[in-house]
Amino acid sequence: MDIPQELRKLGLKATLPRLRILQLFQESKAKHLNADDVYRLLHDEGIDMGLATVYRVLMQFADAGILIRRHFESVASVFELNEGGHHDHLICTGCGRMEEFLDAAIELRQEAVARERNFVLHEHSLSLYGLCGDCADSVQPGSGRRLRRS
Amino acid sequence: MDIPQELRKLGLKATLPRLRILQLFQESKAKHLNADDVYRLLHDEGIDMGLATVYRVLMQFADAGILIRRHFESVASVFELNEGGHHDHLICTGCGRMEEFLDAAIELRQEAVARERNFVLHEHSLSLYGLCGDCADSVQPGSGRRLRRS
DNA sequence: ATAGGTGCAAAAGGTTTGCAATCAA
DNA sequence: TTGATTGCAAACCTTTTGCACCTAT
Repeated sequence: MDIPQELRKLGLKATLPRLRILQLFQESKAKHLNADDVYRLLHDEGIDMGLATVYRVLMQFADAGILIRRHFESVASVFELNEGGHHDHLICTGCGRMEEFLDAAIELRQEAVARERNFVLHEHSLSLYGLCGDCADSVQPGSGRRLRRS
Repeated sequence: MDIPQELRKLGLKATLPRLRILQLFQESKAKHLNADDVYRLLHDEGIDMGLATVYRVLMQFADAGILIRRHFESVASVFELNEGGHHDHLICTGCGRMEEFLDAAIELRQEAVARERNFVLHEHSLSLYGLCGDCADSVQPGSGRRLRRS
């Protein structure tokens, strides 16, 4: 089905800001964008939309399940397209690279932990931080010294 | 050893704000406090210290390893005493109650996931969100309805 | 036509910083 | 004494909100 119609089904009018933001997430190389990224990228395309609108649309999309809002260590929250499958993140603190993963054993143990403590689990957030192969290699070899965090 | 001396060993002068904040974390019932909590609790004790100082001290303590800074879903970051053992959190979205847990299997799998992707792991953050027994019980029984998040 | 959406500017949290005054060592 | 630390106020950054104008349906 076409996008405008899908938006309407969610009770959202198919306005230009909404269509452009959705398109950005669908086409952008970076899967994770914060409000300012979106604002800036659209401006670079010559689309002049207010930051407040970006925030409003991102929230509406997150509420509607089109986007997922994530809270990593950074101050600003980032959004990514909700493509259905749940996943967690592995983040390189050197270059910012982000990989997704899903580990069945971890998912099962999370359920078990919650059950043992009599909790009904609704969601979870798991982020692993470290250095990717490339960044680990750029550490001064031989010395114990470590590159400062970038 | 006494606290003032330990602070000095870390290169921090044993000032009143520092001593009071440390004492607060050691004696407070709530293990997780944000900057504003600390500021408010100390003011309630009649200690009149600036919010900026609270922030500075919390950061210094976190850098020194005395405190751990956590980023949960809420906007403000919270701090807890670093008592050595790593642990993750199980948080009730109904009443805010927080339980700590450590699951060996999860820890191992995290290492494995990182290894498979050629990452050197430095840290991770795992938070489980759900309803604790008490809050789950307060859901309208019989109906499928769920209590709104408080 | 009109309910919903937008831009702008202002406000609202949370956090950081510059600076002169103060304090621990 | 002297460099570290503090309080205050102002600045910053991210996010939210009020309001008059605009637009998709």
